[in-house]
Amino acid sequence: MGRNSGFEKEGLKRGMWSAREDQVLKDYVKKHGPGKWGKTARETGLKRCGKSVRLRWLNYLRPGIKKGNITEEEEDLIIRMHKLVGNRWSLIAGRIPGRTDNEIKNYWNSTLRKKLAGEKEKENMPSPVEDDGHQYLTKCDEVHGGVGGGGLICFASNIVNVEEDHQHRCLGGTSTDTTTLSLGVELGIGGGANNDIQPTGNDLNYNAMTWNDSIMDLSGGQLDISEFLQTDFLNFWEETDRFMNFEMGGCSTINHELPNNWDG
DNA sequence: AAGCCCGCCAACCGCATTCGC
DNA sequence: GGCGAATGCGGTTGGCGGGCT
Repeated sequence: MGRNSGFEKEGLKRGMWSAREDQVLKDYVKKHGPGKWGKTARETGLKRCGKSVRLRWLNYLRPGIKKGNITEEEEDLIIRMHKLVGNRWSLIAGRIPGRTDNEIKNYWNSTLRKKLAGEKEKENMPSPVEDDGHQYLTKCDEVHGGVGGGGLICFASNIVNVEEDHQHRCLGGTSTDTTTLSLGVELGIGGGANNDIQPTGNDLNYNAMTWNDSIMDLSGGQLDISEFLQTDFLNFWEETDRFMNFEMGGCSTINHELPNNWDG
């Protein structure tokens, strides 16, 4: 299985790893710890490039790796997360202990994609891309829901209306990307005054908050409000133990109708 | 039994980002 | 700040192996 073993290019070995190579790498990492893969490749004499060594460790040799037998729960989580974040395999893998981005990506491409396509065909559901009936948002500078003292804010925003730093942290966009339309969910850690989420007026204004990968980037694709509401994001967050204790709020106030002043 | 087809998945590749000097 | 190296990530490749004819 895999690439042709033993094939060499510029003195570097490629293809499948032998048991001996695995053992050499495991021994080295046990002694020196993971990381510095270029150095690892040189010092072990494996004749592999650093990238190959890193990949072998992360995807196969790392302790705690689970191989095969993806459970229904894991599959469900993969589907839900893919709905939310798209092909962000490492992000998805980060939520499923013992699974690697490579395995999830392979599983998606080989199994889930077809499975879901089959289900969709079965239901005779039109693809959102092909559905001309969707009204996409083109302008919105309102916060649609919010809760002080922690919780969720759901928003739809024209990225151009959001300050640059906010774009980077919340929307995953870039400072030059002024055309991307985004729908999103922001999660705030509540508590003291400095941690409160404080949506005000026509812009999003936050005091110090803890930002991390919990912020979902939905800017990768166009969604309209109805599609967004079908992503069952609340269930998703409720199921992630990391935020289990968060007060969920605010999203019940999300508008289902587009405001009149949106020139959609 | 032999040949073909196709799904699976380990590994490679190219690009983007981060790190260290 | 600039630059090269290292690392991270997602897309793609291609060989193995099982099922089918």
